[in-house]
Amino acid sequence: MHDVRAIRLDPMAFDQGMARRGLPPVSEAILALDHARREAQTVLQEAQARRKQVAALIGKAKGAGDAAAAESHLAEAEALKDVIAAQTAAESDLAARLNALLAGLPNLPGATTPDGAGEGDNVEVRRWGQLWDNGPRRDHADLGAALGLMDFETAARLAGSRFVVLKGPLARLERALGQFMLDMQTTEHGYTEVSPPLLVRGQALYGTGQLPKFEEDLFHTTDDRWLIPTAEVSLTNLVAGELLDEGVLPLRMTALTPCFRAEAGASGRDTKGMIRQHQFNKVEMVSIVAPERSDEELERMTACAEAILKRLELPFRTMALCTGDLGFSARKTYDLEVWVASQGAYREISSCSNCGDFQARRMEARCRAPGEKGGRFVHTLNGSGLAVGRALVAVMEHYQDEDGAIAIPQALHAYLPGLSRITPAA
RNA sequence: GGAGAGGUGGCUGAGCGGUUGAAAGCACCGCACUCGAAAUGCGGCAUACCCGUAAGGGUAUCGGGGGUUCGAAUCCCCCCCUCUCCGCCA
Repeated sequence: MHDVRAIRLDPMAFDQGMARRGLPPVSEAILALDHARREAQTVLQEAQARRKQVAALIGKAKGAGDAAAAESHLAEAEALKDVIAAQTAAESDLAARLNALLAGLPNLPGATTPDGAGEGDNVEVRRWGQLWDNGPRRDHADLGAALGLMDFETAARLAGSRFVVLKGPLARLERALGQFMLDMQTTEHGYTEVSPPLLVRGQALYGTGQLPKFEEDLFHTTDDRWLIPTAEVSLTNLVAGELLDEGVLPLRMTALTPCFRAEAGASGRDTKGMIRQHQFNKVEMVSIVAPERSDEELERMTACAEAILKRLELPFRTMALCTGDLGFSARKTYDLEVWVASQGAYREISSCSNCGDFQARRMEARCRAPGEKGGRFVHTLNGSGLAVGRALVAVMEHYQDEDGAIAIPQALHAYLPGLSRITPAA
């Protein structure tokens, strides 16, 4: 959510920010609504002030037992009633329209976010790891099917397309990956483990920015709840409506949860394999920080995600998303892209974003230093650390051998006692 | 799911149709006392928005939304949440 006063103060800067995202200027429409709303509010408030005075006079007169005096004010009070009703309706209509307009606008890109039109303009920040170059690599779906441990057909019978059934050691490997990531974030990176709700109210999704604009990407339940598309929603909304003592910041939280995405509009993309599913597991990191700390926190968080890939010895590159590829709530984002051998391409496995005060405004999440008056909106960050399903894909493809067996990364040995390779016989 | 009790400022907690944005306590800030601290005393201390260059003025907010009334924290309706008991259940 944007601060109207900031837009009022510098509409050009706002339009320029939107333009960097490839969006048309809107400040004029916003300010017109804002102006009309304030005018309506002023008129309303004057009427309310008068009503208050008159009501007090009536109360005073009645208290004094002067029925005639009370009666003399009633006519004006009656008249004010209609004025106030009409003016309230006008004001709230304008406020609702202004709010709807603002709620649908994405965050302004940060100063250090590179400009660009789309994915192709993202900027590589760094690259890590050696790409193997010893012949063609089979993709994880073929490997999994050959092992008899990854079954898309049965999953489709149960649930439809974009679901998978993992079995035996492969299911165990997936579980180990999640555990490993979660343990690293909690024991090495200082994140507090949280086990949050997977179903949330619309309010929570509004807070993080998925609603109202991206309803079609979400699963909605019959009792008007929503399946979380990421634990970012649950974790970030933990501080919704809170006034936090600045001493408790930064709050760093992590969770391993299933994520549910309708993937509307993605038909035809990544239809094979586990890259794009309706349900997948992910370890999420969320940081709640004081406003002046969010830039450094983004670097830190990104490093926490990178550390997982390094430990798994999976080659990756870190991309700074350009303005055209930036998510709705983010002002700056780093994507981690892991090497997917079968595709000969880097694919997103983590996305770490600084949302500034954008989500905090929607959630009403503030902080304040002891003795300070009022409060400031906190800054919120979220990042995957990492997407477990895609990590499984990367491990399978990276650690396969010519016989179709999968070696277990060193980092996971402690989590998989007795399992050093997944072989077709297994 | 059924029955009941509640949701008031950063926290605890009074108020239960009129001058109550809201008693009191705690916390916090300032001042006094003190070598200093504690204790004590005095004072201050909600948020959002609107008008105003400012000083200042105004409006709204007592879980959320409607309603009754000249006037609602107080009355009515709907919703959300918490607690107690019963039922059901991994």
